[in-house]
Amino acid sequence: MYSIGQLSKRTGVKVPTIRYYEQMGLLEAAERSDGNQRRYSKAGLDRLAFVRHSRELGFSIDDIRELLELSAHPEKPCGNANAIAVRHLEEVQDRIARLRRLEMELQRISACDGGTVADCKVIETLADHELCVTEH
Amino acid sequence: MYSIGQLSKRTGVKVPTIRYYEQMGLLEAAERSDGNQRRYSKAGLDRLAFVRHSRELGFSIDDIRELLELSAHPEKPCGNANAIAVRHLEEVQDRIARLRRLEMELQRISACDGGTVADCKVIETLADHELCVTEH
DNA sequence: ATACTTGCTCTAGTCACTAGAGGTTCAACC
DNA sequence: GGTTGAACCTCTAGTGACTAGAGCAAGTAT
Repeated sequence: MYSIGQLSKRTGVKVPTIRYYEQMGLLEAAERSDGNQRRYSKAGLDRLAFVRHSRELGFSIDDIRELLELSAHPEKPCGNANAIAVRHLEEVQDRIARLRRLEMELQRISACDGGTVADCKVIETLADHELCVTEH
Repeated sequence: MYSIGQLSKRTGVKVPTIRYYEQMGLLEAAERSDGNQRRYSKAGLDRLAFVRHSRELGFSIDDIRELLELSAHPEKPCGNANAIAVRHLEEVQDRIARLRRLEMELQRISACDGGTVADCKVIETLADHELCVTEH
């Protein structure tokens, strides 16, 4: 049996975040001690690790709820889990593409020679979208 | 003179967002018509364009406040503007790097063969961080 | 018994908006 | 000049995924 603090140390998830996950329905309501403190079993630890890992991979709370539901039914077809992952992958690829265009633009405009604001490329470019080389 | 709706159409910034920017101090409080509606000059339009463009490039509201302050003083050295841009560029590059690792992982785990959850790579990988090939 | 840490609930704050309620003003047409 | 209907106003609350703080209770070590 772990206290919430021990669970936090073992998973690297902060204590208030664990309580938040419980509130969001990602973790089952934990058993309680006589003094009303949360007590977790190994199963609780595993579940939190699953949630944490999913969050690290950028899945939303709603996605994780669904993935947890699926993982509780190993006999079902896994099409949904895959669909969630693929959809998320596409979002990630999209974000990367946009960030790379942004990176180019920032790289270009921050090559400033240290003069005054009057001839600063950063300010100038922000004021006039036409100066951009990529569309965004 | 533009109404808030005309400003919105010209800049592509939604009406409530314009009011929000004013509240955040990015836009000066606009002049008002007899009936208390906002009226904008060309200067207001330019300023909103600057804000919009900065947001598109991912600068925070606080960053933009500072950039606007700088752009109002063209005689000052532009070191700060450049520092803001460079810092932001680094953040962007960092986000790209993390997303790319994430992309690799998602690509790997979503190559699932359509069986049951029991042998689904997505679920399996989420449950066990050890199965990951990149650190995150 | 006494500290001291850890835990509890509840509320509110973060960021950059977005949505909605409930009411007012503007512009155009007849 | 009157009437419609779109656009405007303010204010409050919601989003996602937490984070911070208040004020108190429980657990633990000495």
